[in-house]
Amino acid sequence: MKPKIEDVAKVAGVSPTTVSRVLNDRGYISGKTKDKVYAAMEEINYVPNDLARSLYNKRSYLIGVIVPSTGNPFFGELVAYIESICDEKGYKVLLCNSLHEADKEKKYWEMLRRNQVDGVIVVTYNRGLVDKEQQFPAVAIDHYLSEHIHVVSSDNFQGGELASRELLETGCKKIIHINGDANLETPANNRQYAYERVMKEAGRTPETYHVVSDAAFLESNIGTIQQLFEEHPDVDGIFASDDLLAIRTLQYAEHLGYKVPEDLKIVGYDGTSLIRSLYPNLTTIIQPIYQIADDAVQTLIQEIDNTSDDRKEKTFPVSLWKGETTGSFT
Amino acid sequence: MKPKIEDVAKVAGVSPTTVSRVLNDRGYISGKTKDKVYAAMEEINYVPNDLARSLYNKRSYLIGVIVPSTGNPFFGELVAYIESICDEKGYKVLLCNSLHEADKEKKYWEMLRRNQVDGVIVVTYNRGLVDKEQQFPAVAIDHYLSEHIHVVSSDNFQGGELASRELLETGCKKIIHINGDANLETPANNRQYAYERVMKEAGRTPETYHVVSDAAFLESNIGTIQQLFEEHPDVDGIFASDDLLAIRTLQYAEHLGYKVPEDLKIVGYDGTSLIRSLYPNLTTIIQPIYQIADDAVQTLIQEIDNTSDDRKEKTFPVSLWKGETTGSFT
DNA sequence: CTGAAAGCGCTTACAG
DNA sequence: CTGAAAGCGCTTACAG
Repeated sequence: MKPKIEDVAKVAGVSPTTVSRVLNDRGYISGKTKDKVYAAMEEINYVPNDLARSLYNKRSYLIGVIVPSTGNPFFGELVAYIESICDEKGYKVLLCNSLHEADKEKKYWEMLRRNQVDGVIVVTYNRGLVDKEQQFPAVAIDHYLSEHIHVVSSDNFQGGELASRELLETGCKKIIHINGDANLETPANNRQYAYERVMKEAGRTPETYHVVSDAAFLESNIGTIQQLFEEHPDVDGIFASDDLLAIRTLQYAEHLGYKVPEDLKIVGYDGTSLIRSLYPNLTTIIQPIYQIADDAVQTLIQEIDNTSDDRKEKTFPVSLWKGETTGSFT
Repeated sequence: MKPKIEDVAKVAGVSPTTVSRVLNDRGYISGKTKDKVYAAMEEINYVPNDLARSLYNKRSYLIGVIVPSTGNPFFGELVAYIESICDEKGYKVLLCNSLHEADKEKKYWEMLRRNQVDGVIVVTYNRGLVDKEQQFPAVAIDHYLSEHIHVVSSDNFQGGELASRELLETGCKKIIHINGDANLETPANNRQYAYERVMKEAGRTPETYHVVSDAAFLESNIGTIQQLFEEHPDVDGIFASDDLLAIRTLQYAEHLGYKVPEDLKIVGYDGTSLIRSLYPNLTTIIQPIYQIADDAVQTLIQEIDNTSDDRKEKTFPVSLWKGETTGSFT
């Protein structure tokens, strides 16, 4: 049997109340008693039961984190940061990989409620999850969920602009955009709007191809990329809405015989540490993942500590990582 | 206030006992009563409190997962699989990123105990964590932890052999091995032993360089790689103990003017979906990540359901992914 | 088929 | 400075 507070009390020759007080450093306790209690805890290898504590305190220090999949490097890094920051602040993370399935998200949401999490950080592209009254504090990353849920994101519009302008400025004549699943309401939508706007302002005709990805965004339909090159062999600039897509496009283009950046320039999106380390040549838009994670956790904890009514919305600027895929090889 | 079982009981006009019975589908209850109870739960938007349940049942359906960092694609994928499989089986995952720090691991281990997890799946390269009596069911991935803890891994020795032989068979004269941190007791050690054995059997002199990595294995000291090429400009085969290392080596080699695979052949290790998708050209050893995850979860749950005394040790075979970095360009 | 009571391990007013 | 008692939300023998 796991030792409980009562066992410690017996060994230390005090009451359970006193043990609890020592544990929580609450009220006045003589140094001697404290020592006795600590010794007793040590002796029987006692560890408090957080379930029982949480039950009484109505505070679990548990935070639910819902992402599509940690298998995708963007979410893998995001979750690693979120967890580390939570740990620093005394919170624990209950991890949920939704795989973009709306019903999984729904089930996870309820699971988190049952487990009395203090709050939730969620990356979801399915609306309408948060029906009814707001259940508990939540922060959405990169997506508007409801009028009660805070959102923290990086500036997707700015990112789209930066990427599009980079291609314009490096002399591309025919710039095409590749985006993810058109049915998903992702932050990438704003990247597309920005692209369209920049194109129009420059007197160009925007054109976007949509690629269907799997849940982890790991594989993506190469068919669409093929189609792009068949329909527009004269393309000389591509803005892909994420780095994996950009790299796949790059590979396919080289396979077709295009030289990058001479014949074709490419800009990706996300700029995770991993991709920057593996493909330092790829020009991309860097999202400040750590800042997003940090702000999401901070905002959530603030909300947990004192529920306020005003929804917060924070947006962090992105930056351009200039690699050789848009470099002018002279 | 969150509704509790008592509130449901009042609305339904029955006792809390009955509500609990309906909830757990236990004992005989008339259809009518059931309906009334369900209706009441629906009406007040009731969700059971799993903390209270777990407290009573001494079963939390919580599993702790400790990995270095989900930011590393290998662990990101592993964790994604583990979590999905756990979810399927009704378990929830408490995520811990140890960042390879022994004292963080220790703290996490205690945190998991406090939270009454039913078991733990751990990837750690620090020994001596599991002192005292075994606290609860645990499965270690890729590493022997104690005589009570199951271990599941892929065949690292076989992987090292496959990689080394591949280089031998593709005609390399001078084959060097790059491994991770020499101070960490990782599964990569066995890859190195296999390399050394194969080299000796072929009458070669094995030579291994050690690279110091950061916690997430994302960055690694390029200095060591530089040194390798300075000391052995005639190297024509490199076996790197993970893919990220392999890719960095590849990049550095190309930067130095080596042509891969003509002048230099490279084999990596891990073969995550991500890397295979991003660098399909890289010859690598594929670890069966899904199988490892699946077996780890299964073994753990089995252990939770009926603690047995015999430690299980399972090893899955790896396979060679033949890319162009060892291809013979003719 | 259904209810009252005790208990899971902890904490916190309330006394002393 | 310390203890006895009630309660967090649930479940399960035990009665009926």
